[in-house]
Amino acid sequence: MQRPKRADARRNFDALLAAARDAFAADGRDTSLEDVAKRAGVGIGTLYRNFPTRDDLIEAVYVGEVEAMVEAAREALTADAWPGLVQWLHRYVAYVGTKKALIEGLNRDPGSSGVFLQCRTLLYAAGRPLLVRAQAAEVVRADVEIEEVVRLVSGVAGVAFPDEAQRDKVVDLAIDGLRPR
Amino acid sequence: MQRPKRADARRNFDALLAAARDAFAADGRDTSLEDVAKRAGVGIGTLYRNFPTRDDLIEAVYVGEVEAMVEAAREALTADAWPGLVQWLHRYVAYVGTKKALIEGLNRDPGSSGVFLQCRTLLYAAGRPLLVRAQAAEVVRADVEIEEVVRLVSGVAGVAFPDEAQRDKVVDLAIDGLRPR
DNA sequence: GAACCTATCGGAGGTTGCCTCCGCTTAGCA
DNA sequence: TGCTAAGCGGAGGCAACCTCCGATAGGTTC
Repeated sequence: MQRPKRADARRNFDALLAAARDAFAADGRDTSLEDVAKRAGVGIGTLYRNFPTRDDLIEAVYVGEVEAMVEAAREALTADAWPGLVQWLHRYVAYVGTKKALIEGLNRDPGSSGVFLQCRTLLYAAGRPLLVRAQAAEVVRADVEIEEVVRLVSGVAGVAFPDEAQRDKVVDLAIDGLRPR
Repeated sequence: MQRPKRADARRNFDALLAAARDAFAADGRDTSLEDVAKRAGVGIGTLYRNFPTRDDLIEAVYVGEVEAMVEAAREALTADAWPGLVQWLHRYVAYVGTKKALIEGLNRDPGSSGVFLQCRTLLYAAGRPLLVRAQAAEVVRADVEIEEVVRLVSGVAGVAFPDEAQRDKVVDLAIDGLRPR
């Protein structure tokens, strides 16, 4: 994209993003896209021009939120190695667990699909220093990769729990498997 | 249902179940029901008469499969406590990981929904003896419930992995968290 | 500030899937 | 062989998906 977007184009893009954020939060991933366009006050054609697939829209909505996780990882680096990692993983599950559309997207496809690739890449890059540091401190087994750790907790994040306490307990169980023997 | 079904009714019911089994395995829970009916060689009306909702059909398809897990649990009781539990959980993940529609159904709703309740109940009942035995042998921490264990591995089962080896490794990580410290 | 050009809009419309309803078919029985 | 109701199955109304292209209007140039 060389020249800047036209004013109306940018306006519509932003309106669509905002409308989609509301809609996904309210109805989950299966929201009607026609409805999103209507909420945004644009035609359905405009929606599809900006976001050719449903996943493109979901990704656009949540990329910003993933960046919050990246920021959280930076913060967690100020804590000690083990608590820092644990804190970040818990925060990840809590945060992403409320964004059904996002977690469903992340858990889908083996990864080569490209659509959620950016989200995954950002997450891995953010979490890796936390993991490496914990491994250097020998509080996490040396033979795990960040991809595996994120998949582990992503799985748990994708499950519906009766309440938060139960979810946290299961996350703790999962994380416990990371410690060295 | 007092009197037995008519012969054509039973035939169609079975054909629908078989067709649905294939379709769900191939496309997950979003398969077209019209397509299922076509594969089964019956009208769409017949499908809806037998299975008023999509979840009714999914449940009917998989209740039999869940029973296979119950049987597997009985077998696993003949092995030693820890390997028996590990073996069953791995088998669960491998088995259920190929039934996308089932795992999506099990991971959805907090459980009160009633549709997949029977599946969950059967699974918990089957796995509990394995867990209790392992706890008695002090190879699994005493403070976990079977519901938590199944949720933990169900989560992992719901994630898409590039290959089986990676999935198994993550399952092992998860299971490792169950051991006492 | 008018006129032009093209990026962008937006909805009509073809397609597909959902689910219901009801006239037709046929299994089971005497 | 004929009766009857259990069961069939697809037509049809509706909703969402996605594409396509004539209409519109932002930005630029003089």
